[in-house]
Amino acid sequence: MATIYDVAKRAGVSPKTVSRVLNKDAPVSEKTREAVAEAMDALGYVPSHAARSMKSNKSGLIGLITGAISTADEISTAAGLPDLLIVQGAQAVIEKSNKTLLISDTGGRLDRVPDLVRTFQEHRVEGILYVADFHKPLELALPGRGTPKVLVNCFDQFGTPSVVPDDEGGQYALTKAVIAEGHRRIAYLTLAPGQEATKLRMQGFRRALDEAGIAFEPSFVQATDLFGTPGEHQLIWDALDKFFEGDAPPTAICCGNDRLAMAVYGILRRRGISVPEDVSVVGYDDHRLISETLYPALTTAELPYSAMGARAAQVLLDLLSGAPLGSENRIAVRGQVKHRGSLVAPRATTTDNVINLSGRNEI
Amino acid sequence: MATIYDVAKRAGVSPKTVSRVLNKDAPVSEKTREAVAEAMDALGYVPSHAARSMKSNKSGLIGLITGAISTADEISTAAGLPDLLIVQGAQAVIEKSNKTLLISDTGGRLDRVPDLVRTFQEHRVEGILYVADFHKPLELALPGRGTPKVLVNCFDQFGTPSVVPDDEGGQYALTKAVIAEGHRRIAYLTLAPGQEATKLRMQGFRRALDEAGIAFEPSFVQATDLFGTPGEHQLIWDALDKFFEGDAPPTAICCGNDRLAMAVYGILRRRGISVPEDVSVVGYDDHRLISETLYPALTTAELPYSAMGARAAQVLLDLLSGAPLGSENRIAVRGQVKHRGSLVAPRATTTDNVINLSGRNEI
DNA sequence: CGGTGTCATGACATCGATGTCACAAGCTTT
DNA sequence: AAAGCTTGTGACATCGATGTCATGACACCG
Repeated sequence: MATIYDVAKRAGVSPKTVSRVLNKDAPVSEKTREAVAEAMDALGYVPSHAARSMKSNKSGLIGLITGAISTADEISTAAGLPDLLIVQGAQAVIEKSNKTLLISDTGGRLDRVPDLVRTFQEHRVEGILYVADFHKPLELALPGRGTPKVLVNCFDQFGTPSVVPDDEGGQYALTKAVIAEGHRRIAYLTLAPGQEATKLRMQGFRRALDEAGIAFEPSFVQATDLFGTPGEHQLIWDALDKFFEGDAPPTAICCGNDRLAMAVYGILRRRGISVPEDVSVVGYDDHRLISETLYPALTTAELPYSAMGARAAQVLLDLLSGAPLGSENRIAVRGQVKHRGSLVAPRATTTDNVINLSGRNEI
Repeated sequence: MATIYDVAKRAGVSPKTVSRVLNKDAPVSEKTREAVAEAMDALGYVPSHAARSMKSNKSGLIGLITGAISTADEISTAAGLPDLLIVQGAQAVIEKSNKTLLISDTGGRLDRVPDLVRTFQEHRVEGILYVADFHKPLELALPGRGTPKVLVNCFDQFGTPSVVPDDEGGQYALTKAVIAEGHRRIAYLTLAPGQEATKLRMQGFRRALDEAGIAFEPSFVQATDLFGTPGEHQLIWDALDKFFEGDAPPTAICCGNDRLAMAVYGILRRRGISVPEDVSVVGYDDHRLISETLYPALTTAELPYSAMGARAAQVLLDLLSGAPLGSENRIAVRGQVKHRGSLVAPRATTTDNVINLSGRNEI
């Protein structure tokens, strides 16, 4: 690969002058500039980032650690694949700031993080973004002292700045939308109880019920999930059984995520219960591949991954440019409620109808 | 950040000796080694990749260009999001070879490719992988002469080595599986006719029919797709109408991809047609988020993205290590048929039953 | 017309690592 | 015991770019 010396020789000038043409940091006569440009062109010269960053001691690199790429085909986590959108959001912002994103993947193994950080340090990254696959506390202290870091979709106990989804607010707004359609008996198929999102969303769910003066009905809450194992649908059958065994079954079902809602669609129909005529279904995530493709299209709360990635990148860039860290070191990003065909007003709320509905359950 | 000189000073040796400890390329006495190790540790020393690669003229970097990240939430392309799996497959192989992957995203704009390649060249990447979002001819000549390249999920006219899915073979195998269940009237809901995959898969579809002695029925082929627009489901309704308007409707429907199959599930059920009792449905892609979550789970042909990524990375690494390019410069990777609940034997194939089925269509 | 400032340019050192060469000390070989 | 090896180490140049400083050629000022 041609160097600045080759270019200088061909243009009949000193290397320093070539550097000046490249960086426009000192006046160069028009004639010289052209000669240099011609030489660069002819030689296909591209400046070496390595040499530059060695001299300037600035790499222009931002490291991003994720498990998203390697786990993209797994169906084990709450949110599933779309945490890649975080990467996308970050990518867009980083790129606009003329830095380059170095993406590393943990391959699902947390113990590889130190290695990845070390590689980043070899490249002298200016900052690190750590992206978790779903909202959770981070189990390890990130190595790499001195390098600014921002956590995305997770948080730690050391006050590292972090950007997370506003799960409480999202579920609150979604539940409010369900209530606004006239529903009073609302079931909730939650994800694993231990998860951060599950806790927060339950709070949002209950806040919306409280505000509407609806009593919380414990039997209308069941925890389940899909684990990618054969027979997994059975768990959802069982959970739905619980909802529909009483006299007054729910007229709407909130699902812990869109995938769960997708499975619920199929199972409800198999039981002879129509969506949305007999029961409204809403999801969570706005995994558009699912929410927009399902028939009827799914009402859901957006998990604002892309916005979170962008926000985190911006926070990191601000840190790098020396801005002081705001007092709030955990930023919750709010997503929108996407109202689609799966949520409609409940049928006339007469007792007759209710009995009718629960009767169908026998299939 | 500490340098090799700082370490040398602290350990009371020369920088070169520190280098020897780092690279183990010459004997160093045990005592010295320990002193150096202690110094490196105390100073938190990490060697500078920039300085190293400047001297060695080897960057250890592989560039990968994709639109996958930025288009991950779009629902416009045939295969949709899973081309990220290509990135994953490549990542795994690259990493194992101790190189680092530099991932750049086009943001969906092909005209940004030259810029990305230039950035790669500044970093002196040793090779470039170009990943397309679905199987197609590549519309541009990649810049970056002299840098080895491998195309994934696409191909060009210049003989650039490329790795693509075996669409013909995949659809052939899938259709054969459908036939093996006893189906003879098989409809095919294809994607856009112009696409590479559509052409190849139709060939595979017809080959399977031919081998089984089943006459090709043109009215059983309809082209459609989901475009992420409101009302998009109507197109599928219309296509299905065509299939079910005759006396002898299909007992199985092949869909151009899993998303289409997902929509078809909902629409068939709305029309009172059960999957798989009344009609079997198969997809394409094995987009597991869909295929495993749908109820019943979807039979489909795997689009072996991860394997393609891995294969492409391997080809590139081979090229880099000087291996001659095999005579075959377009490698087709075959995916498996995933047999799941949505494909079962057709009902008794009496004429009665057939009429019965088509009758349901009036709903 | 000498002094001062601007323009355009080049020589040289430098960033952090490593390759080359040199060399001293301790060992083997014959 | 002299010659030859091996081991362990350091001085110095080098990779490609850029920062610092110096310099020659003009132009402008009073």
